[in-house]
Amino acid sequence: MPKIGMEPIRRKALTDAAIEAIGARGSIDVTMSDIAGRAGVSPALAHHYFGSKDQLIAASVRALLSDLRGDTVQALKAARSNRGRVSAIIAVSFSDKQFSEDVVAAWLAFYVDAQRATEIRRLLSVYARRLHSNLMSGLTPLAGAHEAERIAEGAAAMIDGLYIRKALGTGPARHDAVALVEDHIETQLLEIRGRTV
Amino acid sequence: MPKIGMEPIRRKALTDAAIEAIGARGSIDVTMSDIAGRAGVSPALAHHYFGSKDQLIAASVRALLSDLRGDTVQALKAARSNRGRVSAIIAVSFSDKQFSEDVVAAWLAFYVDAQRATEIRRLLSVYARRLHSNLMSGLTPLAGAHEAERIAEGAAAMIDGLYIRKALGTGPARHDAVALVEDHIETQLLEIRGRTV
DNA sequence: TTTCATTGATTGATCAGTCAATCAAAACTA
DNA sequence: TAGTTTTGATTGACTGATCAATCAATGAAA
Repeated sequence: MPKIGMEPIRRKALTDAAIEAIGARGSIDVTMSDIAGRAGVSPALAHHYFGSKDQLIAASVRALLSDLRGDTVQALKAARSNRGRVSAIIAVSFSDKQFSEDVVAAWLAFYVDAQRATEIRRLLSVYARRLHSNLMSGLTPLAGAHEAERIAEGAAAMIDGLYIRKALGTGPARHDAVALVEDHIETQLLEIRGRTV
Repeated sequence: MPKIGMEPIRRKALTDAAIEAIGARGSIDVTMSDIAGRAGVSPALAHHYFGSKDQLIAASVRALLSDLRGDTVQALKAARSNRGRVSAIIAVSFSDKQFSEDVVAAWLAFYVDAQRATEIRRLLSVYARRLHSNLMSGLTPLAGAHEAERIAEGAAAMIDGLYIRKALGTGPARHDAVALVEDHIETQLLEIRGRTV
């Protein structure tokens, strides 16, 4: 077994296991032992590679963000218009992968952990800024910078709120969640066009 | 000191202290010792009155809910129209008391704890249903049951999302938060009226 | 003297983190 | 090639700290 080059494999297995464990329990209150067990290694090895539980968790948040970023880049590439770009971002946020029970629960747990761990807070505010800027790039040409700001802010809040509700088990199904955000944006754009015509 | 009738006083002091402690740390990961200390009593007394940490936390959630309900009832009493009732609910959600740093952080912490503790989950879904029904009672006469449902769902999600963002430190100020939700509702109502005329 | 309020001291369990030891592949040497 | 050394991977066993929960004891009003 002790072959060379295990490090990247174990690191990935451990961050995956951490997201899985945190998602399943719905809080960062999981033991290193639980995480390591899911990854098929001993707790000592998790410490060996990550140094501390905090660092393992930070790495897991980075993995989640990186995955979301990848999906978003992919979706934006396929979009053919400004309006399409906005819809693409929404679609990714509520895709089967990103809007799954476990991933949503993990996000919520990380939000709470951000109150305590500055590195997590920093990472999550990167996500918030990126979501905002992605929405703005599609909305600004359609509504002007000022109105776009307002619409993006409302849409982003609505997306976060739908995530919370998903985690709690209340809240609409995936399909209806997309419809709510799309409808918010569409109605806002309609109103602006109506006002200027 | 050992006078009779201390129980209700201590219970309130302890639930208040729990909300304060949880709000300050931003998670239910606070010790009984910390809570009891803030309430000016020993940890043993907290156990004496509540039996367990879980029960103290559940009582604290009930206190928070009860406070919010009181404010809402009060605000609804003063409202003079359906539209006014909707605005009253929003105003309460973002009042200085309910939208304070600590209270918002406590809410978020309780949401996460709901994943683990069924009683907390039950209490929070009571809140979600009450918010929904309050919004519906104002919106249904204005937009019909079907459209009101959609608007209320979007508004509720947006409110929750703005709470998360408040907790994370990103997100708009209190005044802008109100404006976003009001604008969402107003624009939706406008669009419906425009459609039917 | 009964009853309620209160706490110090203690227990038992849980966990993050450490460390020395083991093992086997890989690299080196003659 | 065969033997030797180095190096990375891995873990069992342990430690120290933290904390919820318990309980017997104290004290003072009723």
